[in-house]
Amino acid sequence: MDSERPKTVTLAEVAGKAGVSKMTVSKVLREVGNISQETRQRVRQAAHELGYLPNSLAGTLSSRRSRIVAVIIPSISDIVYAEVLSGVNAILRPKGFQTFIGESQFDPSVEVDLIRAMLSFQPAGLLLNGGMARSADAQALLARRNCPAIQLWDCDRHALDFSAGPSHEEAGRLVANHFLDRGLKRIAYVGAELDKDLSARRRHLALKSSLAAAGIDLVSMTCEDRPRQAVTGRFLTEQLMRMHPEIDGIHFLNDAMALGGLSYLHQAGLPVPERISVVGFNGTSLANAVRTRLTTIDVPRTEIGEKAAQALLQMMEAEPVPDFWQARLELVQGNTTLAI
Amino acid sequence: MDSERPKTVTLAEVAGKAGVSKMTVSKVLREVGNISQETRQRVRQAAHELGYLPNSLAGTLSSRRSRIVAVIIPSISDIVYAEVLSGVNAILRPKGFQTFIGESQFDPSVEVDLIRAMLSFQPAGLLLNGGMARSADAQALLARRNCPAIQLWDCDRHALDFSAGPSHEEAGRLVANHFLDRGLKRIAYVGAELDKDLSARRRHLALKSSLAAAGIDLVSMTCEDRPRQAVTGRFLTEQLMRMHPEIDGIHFLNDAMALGGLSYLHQAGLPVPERISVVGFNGTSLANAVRTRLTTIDVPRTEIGEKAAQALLQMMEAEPVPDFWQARLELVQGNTTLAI
DNA sequence: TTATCCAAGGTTAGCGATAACCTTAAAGCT
DNA sequence: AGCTTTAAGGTTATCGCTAACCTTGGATAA
Repeated sequence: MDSERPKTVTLAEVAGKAGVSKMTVSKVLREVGNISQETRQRVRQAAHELGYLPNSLAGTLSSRRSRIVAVIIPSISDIVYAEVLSGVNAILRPKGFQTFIGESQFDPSVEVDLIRAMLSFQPAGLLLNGGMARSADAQALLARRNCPAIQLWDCDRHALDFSAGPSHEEAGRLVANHFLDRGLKRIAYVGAELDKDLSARRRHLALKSSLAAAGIDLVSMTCEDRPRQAVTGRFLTEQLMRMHPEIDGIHFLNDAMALGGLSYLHQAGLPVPERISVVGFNGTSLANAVRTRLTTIDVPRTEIGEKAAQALLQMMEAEPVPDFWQARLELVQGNTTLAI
Repeated sequence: MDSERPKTVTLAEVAGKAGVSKMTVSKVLREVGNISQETRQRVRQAAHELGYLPNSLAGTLSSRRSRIVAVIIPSISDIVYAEVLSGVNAILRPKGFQTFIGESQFDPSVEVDLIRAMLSFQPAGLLLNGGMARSADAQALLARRNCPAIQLWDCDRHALDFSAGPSHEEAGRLVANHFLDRGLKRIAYVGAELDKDLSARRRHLALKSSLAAAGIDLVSMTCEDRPRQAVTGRFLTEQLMRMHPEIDGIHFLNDAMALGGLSYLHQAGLPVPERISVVGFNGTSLANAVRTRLTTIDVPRTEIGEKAAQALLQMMEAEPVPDFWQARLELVQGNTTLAI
């Protein structure tokens, strides 16, 4: 590699060129203090000519104020979390904050490492996904943080300074009511990797107990070692319908699994929703679907990120914020045109 | 907001508690230098009891060596770039590097801002997406960097220290050969937002010129103001087939658009591949498809990220690396079962 | 006239760590 | 015994920047 890297230009060099002190340059570039127009001009000119680039590490170290916001999500390539992240970025970037992203892969031990690494960069705020078990080490680290921390994606429990997300318990109840309103009585749940995902588990439990209150026993078909994707949804639905052919309503962990399930039901000649009712979760299928429209619970993913980011900005200004923001959920009725 | 944040614990405090100097603590925690077993033990104990958390900013500033790698991709919520990023993370995280992610949204001016912001954190390396026009400001900034820089996703041009990605020109030729092998002569290209995406443009041009060499004039149906999604693919395919009903082969910008196109062709009663041949790009549809299998060019997205990260590690060790790594592309034949 | 104020900019002392070098006492060598 | 070596740890001087305070000369007020 070209070992001939350019020397880094510091404030002192700009100061030398402009004939002023380092401090003056610092003030001009940050637009604080009283500096005359001519001097500002001269300093800016010098900085530009030298190609000066500030060193944010030094700045943060010195001022003890950073513009880094650390975000830890379970997976970057899961569109759901990626969209929450987009919402966060959309609010923070225009305010000059940089987001620092970590991917925990739903692994609590990776999450601890990430929290430690993130905190060591002195972030101005920390955004964590709510849907995971937090290890004792993680709790201890969080207790020692000196920045606000926000929980994303789950507002059923408030362990941190603020939570933004749906109530997964409400989601479970919404689905239960949907089935009950349609007079269904043989209801099943299909999901995967529930051991990793507390939020999904909460939906499952809420569905189960809401149905139990109506005297209905939920059938659950789940597995822990397959991905939460369409193929798994298809596979589990096939198993489910073999073992329980009487089922007339299925709630899936997410939309991808629901589409897989739909595919099997279609092939098996079980019309949706006439013979069997299907409900997904997330609303991801809505934007991409061309003709198939799945019944699903639409979650405002981008808005969750935005609300979390806004709350963070307020907390950094020491403005009061409520404990949480609860995303409103919407059960969107689908159609059943089954082609792409 | 609990305003009662814990005071941060520094090396000096750990040193005080352990009865040694700051330097000794620093050496123990970094596992360098000659420190006796008993002292190490005492220092570790003190650090643990105080809940010491190193300040990476100070460490980096002082040592002039950072463990931050900056990555700028066009979009976080586009699965293609997200998977490249996952590959990068998979290699770098175990080596103790943190990735710093920026989303340029295909906007060159956002990209410049991001490069500036990233460089101000003194990263150990910079990964940039290759498929965008680089502004003059960005070039100037890059010229002043003092870390290795790698281009992702495109290895047709090598502006930086290393490139990892497919040759988009080869991709275009592959598609052309596929059509020619099948004896097709009325060929079209469907895409969107080509003004933003140099890589897609390269594929388009390569397809066009390969066909021209065979005496075939490519019909292009593109627009700049709609998203590169299924709906747009469907819409443009409908337009295309109205204006050019003779078309018998279509290459789409990506798989999502191709699925949209497939949906229209199916509805219009044009069987694929008998009446008309369709080819997508990326291979994203392969993993998620349950029954529809689109013919597409599969790109090893995760591997691209891994290769880029490995090259970066090598460059940081001052080991020699080649100029680029070219991802092998595979044209995967689909089937046409059209349901989900 | 003299005290006061303010615009414009400079000085000093860190922020929390590490590189590079220095010290010391005990052990080893001839 | 006298010299070298080494293990174990300490000192000093930054890294690049900013907070907090200080200086100065002219304008303004009393």
